[in-house]
Amino acid sequence: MKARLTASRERIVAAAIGILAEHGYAGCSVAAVAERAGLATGTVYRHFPAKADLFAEVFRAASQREVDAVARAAARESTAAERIRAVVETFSGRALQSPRLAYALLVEPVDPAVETQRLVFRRAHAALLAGYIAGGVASGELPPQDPELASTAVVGALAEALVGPLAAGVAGPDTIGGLTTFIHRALGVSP
Amino acid sequence: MKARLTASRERIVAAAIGILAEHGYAGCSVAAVAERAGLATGTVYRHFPAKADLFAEVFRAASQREVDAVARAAARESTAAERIRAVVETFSGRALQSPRLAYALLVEPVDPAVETQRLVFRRAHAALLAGYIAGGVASGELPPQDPELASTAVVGALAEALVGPLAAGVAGPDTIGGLTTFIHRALGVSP
DNA sequence: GCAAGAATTGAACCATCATTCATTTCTTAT
DNA sequence: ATAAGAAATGAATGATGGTTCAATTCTTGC
Repeated sequence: MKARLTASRERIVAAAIGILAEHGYAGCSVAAVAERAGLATGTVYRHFPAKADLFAEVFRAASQREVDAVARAAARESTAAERIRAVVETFSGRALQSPRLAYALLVEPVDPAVETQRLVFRRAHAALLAGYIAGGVASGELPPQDPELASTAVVGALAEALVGPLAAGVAGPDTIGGLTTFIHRALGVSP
Repeated sequence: MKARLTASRERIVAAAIGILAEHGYAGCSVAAVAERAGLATGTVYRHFPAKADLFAEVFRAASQREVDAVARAAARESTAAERIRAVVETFSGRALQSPRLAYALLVEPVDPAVETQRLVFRRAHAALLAGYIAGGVASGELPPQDPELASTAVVGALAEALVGPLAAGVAGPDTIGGLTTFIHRALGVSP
């Protein structure tokens, strides 16, 4: 049955995301993914030509979910400053909620083929932000600046501040507030 | 001879840094390192108990060199704003000079044991910056803020803006100037 | 019911490297 | 000069984990 096939494929992707969120990429052997999906190892290869292709899709799917959540939150706001705040808070809140997944999506070592997808993830967030920044610059709400560079730097700052601590220290109580101030200032939001 | 031994050890580390700067961590098989050092594979294990130990030292050495360069540049300045500018410019200039090495030190996938050293590298930079920021806050040159959080975010912003482009776009002509402005504003340096 | 064909299984295969170690080569003290 | 010991060699070993495939189980149309 056609539906059965699609269901299997989706179970595989879901299983991979689950393991990613619990044990990180390191725990994602094909055997582990298959077992969690309730399938045999070989079956994975009926749906994906190689592990890299599976994880390209896994990263794509998980990333899309994150970017969508951020975009949805930002869409509710009307000024550039508010949209940027929404981006920072949503991104940070979700990262702190699922730190293992955030770590996997943002910085955990993966093989080079998958690395490409990660780039896409970071760039998708940056592109979203770049749009808001460009809008703010155009309306005069923000000072002139290169929205590409600024948005890239913001994504880097968020990733480092939120995920770096996973291995080293810990996120403090006002991490999100501090980051919001930092980024508002960096982009020239007037106080 | 004692000197001969030390020389070998240093040649191994130097060879590893060389390959790191040319082909990244992926090219750093023990065999490749040994060949470049003009030694047999097995000899590496007379100097280091395991590959992870070798690369812990490699990362430590390469990182120290970077942090020292940044610290030296900052030490020449006297205000917090100038020191921060020196940090950003030195860090960025060096990263753009040796992009492959910067990528390896900052973000390239490495095995978990080595990952720890990378953390140390990023934290060493952050700690340096945190000191300057704290000084600026104490003297009233900068507004009150958490120097730890701010310095971590700055390192993340720099890394992302400088090394992300390695795989995606390219650093533009005024990347360093733009980053300096971004970070000065973020930390509240008065214009 | 029952073939024909698709889907699934999971044990075997293979490639990649880190690691080891029996052998050889070099140092040095007598 | 030479023997004892240290250092270096590099082919063999072993572990990991992605990938394959012959055998088996399930679906479906007649």
